[in-house]
Amino acid sequence: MSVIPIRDRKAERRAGTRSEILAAAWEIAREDGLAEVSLRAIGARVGMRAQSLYSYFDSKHAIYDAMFGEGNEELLARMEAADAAGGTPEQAFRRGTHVFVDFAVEDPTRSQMLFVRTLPGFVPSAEAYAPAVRTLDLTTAGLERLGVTDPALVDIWTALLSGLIQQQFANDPGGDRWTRHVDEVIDMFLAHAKRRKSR
Amino acid sequence: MSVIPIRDRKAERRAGTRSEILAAAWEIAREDGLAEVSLRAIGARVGMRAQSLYSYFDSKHAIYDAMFGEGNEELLARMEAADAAGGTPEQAFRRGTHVFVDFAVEDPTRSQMLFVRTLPGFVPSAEAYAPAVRTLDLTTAGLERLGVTDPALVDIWTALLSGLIQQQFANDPGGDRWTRHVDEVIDMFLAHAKRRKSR
DNA sequence: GTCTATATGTGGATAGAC
DNA sequence: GTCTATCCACATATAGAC
Repeated sequence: MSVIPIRDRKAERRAGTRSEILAAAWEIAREDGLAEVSLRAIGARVGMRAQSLYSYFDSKHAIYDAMFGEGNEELLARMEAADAAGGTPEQAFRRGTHVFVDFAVEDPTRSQMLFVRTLPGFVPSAEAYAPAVRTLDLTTAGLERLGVTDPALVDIWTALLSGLIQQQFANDPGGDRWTRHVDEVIDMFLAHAKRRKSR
Repeated sequence: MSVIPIRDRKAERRAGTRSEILAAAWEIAREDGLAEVSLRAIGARVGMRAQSLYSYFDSKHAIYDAMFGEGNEELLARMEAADAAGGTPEQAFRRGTHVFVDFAVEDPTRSQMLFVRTLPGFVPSAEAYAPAVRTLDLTTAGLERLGVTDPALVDIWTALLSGLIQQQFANDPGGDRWTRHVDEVIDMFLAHAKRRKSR
């Protein structure tokens, strides 16, 4: 007859090692690029043989998937916090936009994983993707509160934002040549939406 | 004493084979993805062993570089043709924009190579990059004729365009959910530039 | 849970015969 | 110029001992 322990030390240890493995994977990705993340490299960093990682993850893609999910959850958490901070709809929208851009710019590797998705053969699972859907919902809800409901305008808005971020990464990594125009781009977009409505 | 031939048949043959190799590489890239382009795969397609390709290109990167150069030259040729077609500055600008967007959308693989640049370790040579610089010059010249000279606006414009194209590829490949808004985005941008100038 | 050993596959590149 | 043979490095993944 087994005694049920207050804490499941074994499970805790396991979860801890899983976190370590993911942290190592992020380190490698940031230092050497996403393509350089290999089981060997991860193993070397956590002090294990590559093969032993299979005790924690079913495959390399499972590691990618966990990274993808982690990143999206972090973004969602920040977007929800920004959303809950109050103010006028426009203030909230501007704040949310800045939170998003800051998140994207602060970790190019993470952005590449979440937004560009260049990993050959990797398709995120539905669970890992779920927070991304919620984040987009927050954005469309924010636009709706500003009276922007036309799907065409929502698409244009996502294009504006992703364009700024993409150009920033591609042509001025680490700088702010494009992202410093966020507020001007918001102005431009809102003026357009307003003008369009009054027609 | 050697006779100088009218035509250099040997050089012509060599150039022909080089073209064949590049064509095969493009085919593989379009069918299976840019990452699947390997010397073995190219060799199989042109009826050679992979090793024999070294008689035509110094390395795999040299093949990438030639592809990159080809793509940029094709784009530049189209942009120059659009530029030479006359009309008002605004007509020319709109036409050039459509030519660019069409070019980007018609071959996602080529766009990935030219604009996203996800190939690990590949850095284009200065020669291969030169036409890209000229293309950008054409764009800024077109904006200048419209009275748009502020570098900030030029950057915003490039972000708008790349954002539309990126979203198109990422979320509606093969469709036109984003690119159909090109003219509206041009309107929005030009209105913003005008309003900004009148301040 | 971690190891050694191994299977199996990919890739780029070089040497030398013909 | 093309071939065979070979090297080398790297990858994911499995089997089985401890």
